[in-house]
Amino acid sequence: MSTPPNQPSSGRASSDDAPPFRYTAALADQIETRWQKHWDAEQTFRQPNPGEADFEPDRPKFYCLDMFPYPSGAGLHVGHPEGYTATDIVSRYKRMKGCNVLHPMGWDAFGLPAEQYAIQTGVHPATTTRKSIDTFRRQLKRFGFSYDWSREYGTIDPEYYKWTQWIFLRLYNSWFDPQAETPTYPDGKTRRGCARPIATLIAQLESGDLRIGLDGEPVHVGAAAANPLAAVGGGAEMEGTLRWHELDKTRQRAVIDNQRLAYLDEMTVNWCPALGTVLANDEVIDGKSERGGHPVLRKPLRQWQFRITSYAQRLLDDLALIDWPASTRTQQEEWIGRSEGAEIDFPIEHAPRSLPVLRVFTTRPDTIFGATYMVVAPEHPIIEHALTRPREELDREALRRYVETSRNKAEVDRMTETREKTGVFTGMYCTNPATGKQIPIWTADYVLMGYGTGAIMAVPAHDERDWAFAKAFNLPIVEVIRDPKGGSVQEACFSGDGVGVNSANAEVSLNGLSVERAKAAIIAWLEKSGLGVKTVNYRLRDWVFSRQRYWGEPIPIVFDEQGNHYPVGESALPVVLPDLADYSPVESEEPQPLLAKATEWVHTTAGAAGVSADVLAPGTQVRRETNTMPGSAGSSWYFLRYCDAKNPRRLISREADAYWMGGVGAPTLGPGPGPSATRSVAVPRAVAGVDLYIGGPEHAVGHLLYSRFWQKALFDLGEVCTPEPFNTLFHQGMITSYAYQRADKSIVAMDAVREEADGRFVEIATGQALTPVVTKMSKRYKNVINPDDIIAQFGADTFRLYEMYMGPLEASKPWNTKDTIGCFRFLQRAWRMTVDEQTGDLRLAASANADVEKQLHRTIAKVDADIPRLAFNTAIAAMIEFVNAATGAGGVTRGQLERFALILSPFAPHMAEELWARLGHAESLAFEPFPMADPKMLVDAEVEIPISIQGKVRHKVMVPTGADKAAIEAIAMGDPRVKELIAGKTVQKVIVVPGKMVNLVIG
RNA sequence: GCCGGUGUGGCGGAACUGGCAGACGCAGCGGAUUCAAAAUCCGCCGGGCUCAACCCCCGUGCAGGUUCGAUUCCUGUCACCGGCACCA
Repeated sequence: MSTPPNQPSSGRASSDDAPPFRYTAALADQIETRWQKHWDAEQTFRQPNPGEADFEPDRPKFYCLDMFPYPSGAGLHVGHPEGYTATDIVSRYKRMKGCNVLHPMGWDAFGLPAEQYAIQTGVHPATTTRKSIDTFRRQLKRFGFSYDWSREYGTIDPEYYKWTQWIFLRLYNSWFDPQAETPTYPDGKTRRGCARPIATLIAQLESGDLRIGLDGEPVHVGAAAANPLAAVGGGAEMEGTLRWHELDKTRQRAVIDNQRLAYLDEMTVNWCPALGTVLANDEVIDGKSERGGHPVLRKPLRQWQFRITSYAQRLLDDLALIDWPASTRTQQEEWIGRSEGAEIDFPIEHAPRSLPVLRVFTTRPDTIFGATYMVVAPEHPIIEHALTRPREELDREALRRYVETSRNKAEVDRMTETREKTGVFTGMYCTNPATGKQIPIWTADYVLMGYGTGAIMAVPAHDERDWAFAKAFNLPIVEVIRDPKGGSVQEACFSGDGVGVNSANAEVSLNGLSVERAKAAIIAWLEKSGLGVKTVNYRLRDWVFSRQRYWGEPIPIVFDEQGNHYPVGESALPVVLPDLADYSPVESEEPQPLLAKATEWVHTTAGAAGVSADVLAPGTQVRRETNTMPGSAGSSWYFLRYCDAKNPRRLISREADAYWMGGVGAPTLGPGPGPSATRSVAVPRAVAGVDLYIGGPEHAVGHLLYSRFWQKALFDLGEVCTPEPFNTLFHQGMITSYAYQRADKSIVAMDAVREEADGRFVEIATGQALTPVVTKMSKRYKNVINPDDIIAQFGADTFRLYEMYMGPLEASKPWNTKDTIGCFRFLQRAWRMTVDEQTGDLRLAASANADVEKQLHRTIAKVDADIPRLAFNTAIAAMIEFVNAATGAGGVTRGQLERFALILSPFAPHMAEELWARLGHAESLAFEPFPMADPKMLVDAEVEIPISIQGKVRHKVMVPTGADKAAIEAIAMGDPRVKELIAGKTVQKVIVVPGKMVNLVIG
């Protein structure tokens, strides 16, 4: 049993000569810290798991999650508590509604800033990170958030990243079988295309169900006949394929490694030898590092990647199952970038044996008769061939130079340059299979190796980019789609819908067909002739997972002397990140991960590294993988670990997963039309997962896509029970701030600004007039608000109320400290209404005022309706109105204060607990039932409705509640003022909306 | 350029499915209380007309449209914010 906290000692809490029990910042601080200690000591918000003694199985579950923070040295900013307060309100509300609430917090703690700090100072990143975590934890506790701190962990804890590494190994040991069925989704159906253990791939290859295609990909024996391209260049049906036993060990290994969901492949990176680090594209400016201006080289690097592209279709389809903001869904759809079209082979003249055809992807196969040249990316393999087989008409030097520069600037600078088309002729030709004509092959950097096949058929008449290119290099433009408006393709390209012209050969004609019908016709012909197939292409690329950093999870892989890779055995996990003597980067022409400095750790034996003896003899000399995982590794599954944070045997127990992540039918956020279109409308609950996930919209693709991918892979492999991690997602808006500009646009710090009586802003030092502008909070604009300062000034309850009262949760809103006083005054008035400021005793009305009682019911109903739709600003406004009205009417009774304290508690929990305790309750109110509004108290006997004439309000009348149309019309038409207004006019029509309004249409 | 979002008093915002525009808060103005101030309490607070009130007129970025009726729906347009970057 808990005891109510001590009464404040008289006088100490008051400032100046204020009464001793006035709700001042000092008293707020005293109340708040006392309750925070109480909650900590009593473990009020510890949520037991199924199987624990005090678990209550009859309650429904609610998993309410924040995006966990990266603990930076700077501490919390005011943006963090916005989303955290919102989830805290919902969590507290759901507890009062009888739910078991999982509301956890932890730390996304691997990352670059700590590493860079270590490079500068030599302090171990763990030291700085642990210190930042302590600061964050202390700050978060000061807000009174009802987290279950017993589940706290950081992604840097070896007990946590052990499982991050374990997931890596699970994906490493799996492949994506396009033929396999998934486990059953919560909707009772399965999906085709599923991750399976790599052993199933080997088994199918050994049995002969799968053979190896020309490109090294496994081919289904049944599928090969249906895929004409599989046989291209090889003659008859299965002749291009090989049986498993026809391959030597090395080739077998290559085939397998090439199918793993985690695989090694070469990627071009921006390596800066001087900084000894790989740079992101936006850290490179004009081929120089943003930091220091050192030269940057583009180097191929073997990096681990995840085969997220295998999941493209399911990631797209399953968006329909989840309750997410439409804008986020759209962003993911566009990121995945599905497009339908065809792959078509253009035979190459004087082709090398290894490359008989130039394969292109196009979304407009219907324009093939207008393809007058080809363009390949500068990285395309055919370039090598073109360079080694010089032809007289080829300017080899120009080609070599062009390819060199394009490769080096790739992506980084392409976008900063003008869109002028550049390119070079390769000296090679191929045949347009539709026209039979010979057409030239060019290379240009507007074709990207990473999309489609890295080659296009150029149809200048009907594609903007091809048109501009053709104009620049004087290539022929042939119209094959007639513009209904009659424009000429020589003047401008036409990419709209029209009918086919000039599009026929001996076997097929597209003339006269619409674009849609022409596509179908040409694809049918291509497939019949073995020249092409209908395909779907995705923009999504695989997820590069290697970082050449120190402060990340080690990748649990070793290499033998031949460079083959082997997994560390699960029993040897975690592979603990070794300490380094110094963190300065390795200056080198060749990319060197920082971890390579831990030489003793790197060079070991298979046995010592924990590689299973079945895989590699224990005495074998091996070299550990020295790349580490990216920051997004730990955050891609952290929501699972909260469910069972200390489990040493599994990443999450089956029971905890089934309860917190499964549990279809558990209450999610209630229905209820939101005030804005971005607010999710309740959809039928199609998948389980987190019931409410709140975080910033900047994670719309990265984190939220990677998490979905891992969840699906783990689901396919039977490790977790649901295919989508987050059922309901919500993005809070950014909290901006005012910055003050001088006439010359320079910025004046916030505290050097004075507001004049007339509302103008001036610089205190000079009296110069300033213009306020709303911007992101940043040091640069000198407008950062520190939450600690606000709490010191008003207390955490006021801070929480103010951030929720500023406006809709999803909107970006400017912080205005002077507005916080309004929320502070509200709490002060509520306190003064019920607590004697001199004695601290409760001061309650003996009997209930009927109007106050009625308004209390309405306030309860409003708050009860607004919390589930996350409309906290209007809920708070209703509570303010209640306190104002009750104060004016002589206060509230004990029963009324109890209910008011309960509805206030999700928003301002400290004051609510304090009032509750003063009412004589020994237990926290956190698990009290949320008060119920009596529906009878929500309606009046009479309502006032407006009477408008021609749509303009002219008068108002009282009508009985529930009166029907005829009765209302009679009251309206009988009203003397209405008679006066319509005197001498004919009423043509009377529109009555019962309970709402009357409109008279007069002639 | 493309995609997404937002435009309502001096400021933050409210208005649920088309039905009284401006709830609530800040700032401001007036009054009560006070020796005075702070705090508190009460009242006013979009613009025009008016000594004032009533009445009336205008008003949700701008221009049109649909409707008995539009902040809400449609078309066009402007401004600001965020994201993407030649995706065949």
